[in-house]
Amino acid sequence: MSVDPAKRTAERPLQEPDAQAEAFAVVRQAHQMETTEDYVELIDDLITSQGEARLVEVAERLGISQPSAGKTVARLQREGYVTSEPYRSIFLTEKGKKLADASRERHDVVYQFLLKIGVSDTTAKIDSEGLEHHVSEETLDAFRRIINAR
Amino acid sequence: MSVDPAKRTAERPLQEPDAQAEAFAVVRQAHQMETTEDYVELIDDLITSQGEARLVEVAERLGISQPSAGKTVARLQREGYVTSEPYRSIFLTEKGKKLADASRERHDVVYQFLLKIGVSDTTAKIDSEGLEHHVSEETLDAFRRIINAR
DNA sequence: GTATAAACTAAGCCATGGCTAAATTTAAGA
DNA sequence: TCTTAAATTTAGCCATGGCTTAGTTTATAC
Repeated sequence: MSVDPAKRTAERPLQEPDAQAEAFAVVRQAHQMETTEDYVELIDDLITSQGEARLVEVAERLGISQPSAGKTVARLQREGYVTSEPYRSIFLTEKGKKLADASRERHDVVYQFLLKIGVSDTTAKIDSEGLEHHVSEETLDAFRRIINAR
Repeated sequence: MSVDPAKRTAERPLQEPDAQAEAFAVVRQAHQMETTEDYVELIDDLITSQGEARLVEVAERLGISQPSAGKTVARLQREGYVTSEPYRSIFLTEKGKKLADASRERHDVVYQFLLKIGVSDTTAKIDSEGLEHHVSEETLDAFRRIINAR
């Protein structure tokens, strides 16, 4: 599968600069949404399964400090994804709920896909967390086809 | 494929907090390496195909300003991935070359895999750029199996 | 050989998202 | 009720990686 370094130039010529720049721009943009998606997805999961989303739990599950989580939640509030009053739990806005649902859908497809192609459950959980933000609709469709196959 | 929201709780219970935190930690760590990998991979490609890697070209292909690219190249130098003297072109150290080769290998596998499952070339190029940093060895092996199948 | 353009560096701005330490508020228990 | 513990916020630190504007160096072309 590996590409012979000596043949690399011929087999994998440089892309057009703009096309390449565009690909990196897409990644950077996805990047900006990653944190937002992870938070709303997690907050939604917490509300569903525990009745409410407390900052302390969000922080614990993200594996970061409470102040760090709080800072990002403040940004999410500024941007209209969540609401919360001081010292109270966190709620999703319509916008936040929509994003959470879409993210979870994507996350689930990636997770199921990984399982389908023989990846272990543990790895599927870890990898899907990272991959979900970088999968286009077209690729997602390809994943769905494979999940549904046979 | 989509999961009925009403059944979500039962079908997709919360993970253990530590396991979930660990997955996010993996993503954050991958994140830290992303920029580094993109740069060394690009620098290696430029050296191979054009004889040298100039900052102006790196910046253009990443779609960012020259000073921004310069700042990151300075970090890469600090961390031992590249060398370069003022106003001169950029070279990879052993460490940088190794990382570039590994990154390209991974990148290629993801790209070939996407093509194999029916994703268009354009999308495969874009998505592989984002996905390559979040694919574990185990998943990569699954991808390789599929590329080699039939 | 010198003028000019291109490449690069320097300085300083910004937002994000980590952190710790300390203050505040809320909730719980005695 | 009152004390205390837990949750949250505030303040301030740091690195990364974007940006612009302005200065410096190098290379080109005349």
